[in-house]
Amino acid sequence: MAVLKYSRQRESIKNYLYDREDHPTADMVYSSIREQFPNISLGTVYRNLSLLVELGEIQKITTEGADRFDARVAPHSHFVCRQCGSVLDVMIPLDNPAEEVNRCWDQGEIEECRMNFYGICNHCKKN
Amino acid sequence: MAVLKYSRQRESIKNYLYDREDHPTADMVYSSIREQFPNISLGTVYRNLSLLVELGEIQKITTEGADRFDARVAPHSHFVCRQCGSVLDVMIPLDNPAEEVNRCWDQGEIEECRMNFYGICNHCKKN
DNA sequence: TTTAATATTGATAATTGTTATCATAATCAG
DNA sequence: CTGATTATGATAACAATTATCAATATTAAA
Repeated sequence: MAVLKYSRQRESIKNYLYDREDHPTADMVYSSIREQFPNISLGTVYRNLSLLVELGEIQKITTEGADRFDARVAPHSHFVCRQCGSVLDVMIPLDNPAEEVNRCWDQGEIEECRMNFYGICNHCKKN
Repeated sequence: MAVLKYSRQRESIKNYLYDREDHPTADMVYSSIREQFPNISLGTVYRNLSLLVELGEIQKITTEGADRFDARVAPHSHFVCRQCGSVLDVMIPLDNPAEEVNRCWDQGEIEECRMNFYGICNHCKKN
């Protein structure tokens, strides 16, 4: 896979993610893309998602259950609902403790800090 | 499963975790406990680990790959090596932004913040 | 100490999420 | 166009985890 070639499927997956505020799983992407490409394979979706992650065009969010994908690459945090598992963006600017911790931490080199907030989302709190 | 009954296997799993500084996966727990209980089943390990998590006696750490288990329940952060996947405790006290974010955040109620630091551990940096 | 109720186990099957394989189709430089 | 190579769809394989269930262990009460 030396040279990257265009593919309509990959383009569609990318566009789908860019239009989304939520953080769909591979399976959710698959279901939606299938409306446009009825024959697309789930493997193709997984393949392109990890390719896009490698290219830095999207990011993968690992939580309980299936991985989720986020086209917003700029650093931000996530809120995970403990009830329904939905993941929401936390766009509030928070200072990144990575550099600070790097000063007192001697067991490795920290490159990035990821914060996850856990709780109950408004929708679940109602029920 | 209304009333909890004692089990030697569960006790052993718990003790094993309490003695550990690292954060073994279910499979690593299984391999070790098998020295004491050669007939223990992997299902029993999984069952007891999730039970202990429910009881709040241990915590589950979800990262890439298999989940890991940590007997240290007091709040602290983790460092994840992007090369070898090992997980280390970051015991440096950091202020928890959960309450602060709760004030400006209106899409749910935040109960907890978990910070993960990603980078390369000393062992991998050498190679 | 026995008994009866029920929680736990070990063995194993089933599920879920993801990756690998491979023949065919699409892309694209020359 | 054509040839070289990448991407696809179909499907098998895989890894992590959960579910099922008959047999066993635990425990409260007789």
